[in-house]
Amino acid sequence: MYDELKYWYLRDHKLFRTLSMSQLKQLCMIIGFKQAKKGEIIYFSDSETPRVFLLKRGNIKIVSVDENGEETIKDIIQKGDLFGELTLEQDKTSNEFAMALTDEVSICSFLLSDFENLMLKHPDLALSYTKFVGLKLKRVRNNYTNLISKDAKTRLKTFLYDWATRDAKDSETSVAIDNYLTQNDIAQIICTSRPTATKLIIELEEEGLIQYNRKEIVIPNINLLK
Amino acid sequence: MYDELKYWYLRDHKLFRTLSMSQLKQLCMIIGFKQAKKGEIIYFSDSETPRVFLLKRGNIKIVSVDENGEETIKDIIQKGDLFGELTLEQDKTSNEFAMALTDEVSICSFLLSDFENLMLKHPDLALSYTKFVGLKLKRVRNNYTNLISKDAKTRLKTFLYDWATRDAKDSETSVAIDNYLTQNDIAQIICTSRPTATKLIIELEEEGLIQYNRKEIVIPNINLLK
DNA sequence: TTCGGTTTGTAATCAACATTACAAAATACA
DNA sequence: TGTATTTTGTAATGTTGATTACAAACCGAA
Repeated sequence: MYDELKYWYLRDHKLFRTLSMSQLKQLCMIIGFKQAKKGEIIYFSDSETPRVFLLKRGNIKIVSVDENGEETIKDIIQKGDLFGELTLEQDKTSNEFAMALTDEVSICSFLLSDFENLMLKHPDLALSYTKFVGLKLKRVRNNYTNLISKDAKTRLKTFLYDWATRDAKDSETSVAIDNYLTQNDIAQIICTSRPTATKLIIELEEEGLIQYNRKEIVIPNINLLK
Repeated sequence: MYDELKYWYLRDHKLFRTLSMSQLKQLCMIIGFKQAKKGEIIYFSDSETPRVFLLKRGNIKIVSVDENGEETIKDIIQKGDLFGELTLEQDKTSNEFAMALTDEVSICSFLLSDFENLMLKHPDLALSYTKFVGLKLKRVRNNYTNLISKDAKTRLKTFLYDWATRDAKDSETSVAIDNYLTQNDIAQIICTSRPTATKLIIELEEEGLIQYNRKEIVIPNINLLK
């Protein structure tokens, strides 16, 4: 793979905007690259070499497996998002993996240690990265608050709203989302059971807030969801 | 307040260990300082000058207020912990404040902008700080997972276990925690109602796992809580 | 030491949602 | 094209814990 292409993937990521061309080339040397298809498992948290990944194309889910083998979705990663050992410390206790939700998933990665060294050389990158992790923190806290104080239906609406505003091309009130999730996925994300999720989705359809099918979700007026 | 004393407060914080004496003195110039008593409100998130705080003594709680005026405890801050605008971005939407839980609370603070500049000059500080925020992220994620998959009693036990191991002086199996929380506080932390929290505390007492009163909580064998 | 506010103990009722189970529909695939 | 597998729809039952309400205990301050 040409260096040219490699650093192109980073070039248009906001996190790396502060780096100059030459600095970017330096990062390119430590980059890895990988392609995957729907259903494929991309990474395990217990890998020997801790990495940070950047999703360039497609969508993936981060699934965590507990002692009893129960799986919960921890995160949905969209194009342009980072995942992996974001906290810069390998966590031996957590057991999670990433799975491609769409075909044509492409990711690149760098070793944790290399990334750390780069940040030591470029404090502004470190600062940007901290803000990025801070944003993640804010999001998780937000989910946490929702889980405490909102019922399942509100959580579903909030989730759909967030999904629509994040995934959609433009910022119109009417949005069609490319639906790469099953109702089971959605149930896990909003922390409810699958039958409840199904019931609620049908309710939202009856209320005219969404048109749902396996391929796409049409939201006539995004503002009605919030 | 003497500079001497001021940087002493930072000197023994792990985050600032990487800084040299002269660098510490530099940070001292931007430090603020404040004392408070139990029940006092220390900071609001909507302050004009965003700050990062360091709790040197005592305990405080971070309370978030939602649209309906409902209060939820977001965090319990212990001695040596940082709080405030940890994400390095001021969040206008969140409405939260910090309240002293014990007498003799003392905190110091620095302006967000000054802290950022310092990190730009000292990349190793920036890296340490990033890891610190990462740790916060890990904790919140952990709470989230508990809330999803464990029942209220398990959450109470886990909370007591964490509290004991974090607050206790030594690492013995038998621990007496200085109880600066009401049952209402505890209820909010483990995300349940106050009556339920009371019921569960009594249950744990009957099971001999804890001895509870308003002053202290005695845990004969900490390992039985997990 | 007495009074008022706060914290804790307890019980009755109720709601949201989990669980389980199974059928129908859609999709993958051989 | 037919069959297996996954996903979705639906209903019956059960359970955790919220809510409400009130009394008892405790604590701080006058």
